[in-house]
Amino acid sequence: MARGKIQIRRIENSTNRQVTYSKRRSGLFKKAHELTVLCDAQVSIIMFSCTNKLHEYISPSITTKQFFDQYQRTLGVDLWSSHYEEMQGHLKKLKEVNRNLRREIRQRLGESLNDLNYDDLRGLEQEVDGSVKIIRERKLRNVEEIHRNLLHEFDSRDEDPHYGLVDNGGDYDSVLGFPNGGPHILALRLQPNPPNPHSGGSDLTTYALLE
Amino acid sequence: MARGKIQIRRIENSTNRQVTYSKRRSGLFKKAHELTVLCDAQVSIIMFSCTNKLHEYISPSITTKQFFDQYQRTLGVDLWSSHYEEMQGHLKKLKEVNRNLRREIRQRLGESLNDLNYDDLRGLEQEVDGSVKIIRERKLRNVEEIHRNLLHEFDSRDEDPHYGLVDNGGDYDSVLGFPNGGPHILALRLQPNPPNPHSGGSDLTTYALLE
DNA sequence: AACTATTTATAAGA
DNA sequence: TTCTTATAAATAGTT
Repeated sequence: MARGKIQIRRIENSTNRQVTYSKRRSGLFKKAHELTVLCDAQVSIIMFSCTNKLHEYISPSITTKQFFDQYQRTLGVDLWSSHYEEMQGHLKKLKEVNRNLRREIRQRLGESLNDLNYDDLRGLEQEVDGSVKIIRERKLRNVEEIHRNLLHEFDSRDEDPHYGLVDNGGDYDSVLGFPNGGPHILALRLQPNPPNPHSGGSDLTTYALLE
Repeated sequence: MARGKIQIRRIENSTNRQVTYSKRRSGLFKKAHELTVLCDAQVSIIMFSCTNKLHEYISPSITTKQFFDQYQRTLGVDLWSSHYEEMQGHLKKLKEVNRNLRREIRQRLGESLNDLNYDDLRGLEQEVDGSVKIIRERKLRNVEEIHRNLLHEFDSRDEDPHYGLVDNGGDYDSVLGFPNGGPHILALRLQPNPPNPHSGGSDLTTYALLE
């Protein structure tokens, strides 16, 4: 548009293209700003160069987010609904799974058995019966181990008169005691994984929140 | 810029403003298109007039959604993060909770007991022991009920020679049989709630997918 | 919407 | 990159 007319087609020389991009970009943004002021309009320009560099103009007194929101509101569409819906579906599935898992636990606790027929009850009984045997056996192995450790400790502390069995009696009790809120939160209490650092609450609060 | 210079300030006469908006808008879009072609760039212009009319230019071969996605990717931000972060956190919590629930179930089955100390094992044993008693008692009541029902059925079908005990022998067996995949999916099999219609898979696939 | 006198944008060169 | 400048293009005010 000066020193000779040009055809509107891709500039093959990459340096020229870059220069023209830069010049015309600033011209475009200047025009956009004049339009904003003269006509009291709101303009958003986003552009990517052929090398994927991003440049943006947006009228003052509005953010890009507000702009997009208004765009979607005006168009009556939600460009991100598919993304959003996917997440909601995922969430719904997880809640369902969560509900089922809790139901299973309740049934293993002997609650909510009304929905089970004879087969289910018989299978459940067999399973829980098997479980109790495994757990009992493990408990016994565990208590044997504790005793072994205590004997070992006793042997080694024989050499140090400051540590006697009497001093550690309290600790021993607390090891064998049944400290807190009971078996219902067993797995949760025992869960070694730390909770999501982004989330404030414990799993127990999450239980309540997500029901 | 012609027939006299103008100041870049809001045009007070609304007709003039409207005319200028229209003229300059087409000028802007023309420039944007030239830039697109000359420099092989991608340009998106969205504008709202002072009467909130929407006008848009976008380079061919790209959609507005793609444009926004690329914009966000390039900027490394998610303008909708506030929207999504909440859901993401929610999803993460639910997964965590589900993991814990499944762990609890495994422990009630006598698996994954290594993380439990003596107290935990003792509590778990007591609980599962209690559960098995409840379930056994319920099973017995259930079988009594089945017998009562059968007797009742037998009595009523006495009047209809087409239905005899022998005809229903198979059914009776299947009622008492232990049909399918076993107790591990007990609660899931029994869950009366239909799965999310948006999701193709069953809870079992969901289990796998979400683990 | 068309016209046109001017202003503005800018292509090519430095 | 930035400046220069001849020229093309855009457009304000008018019709």
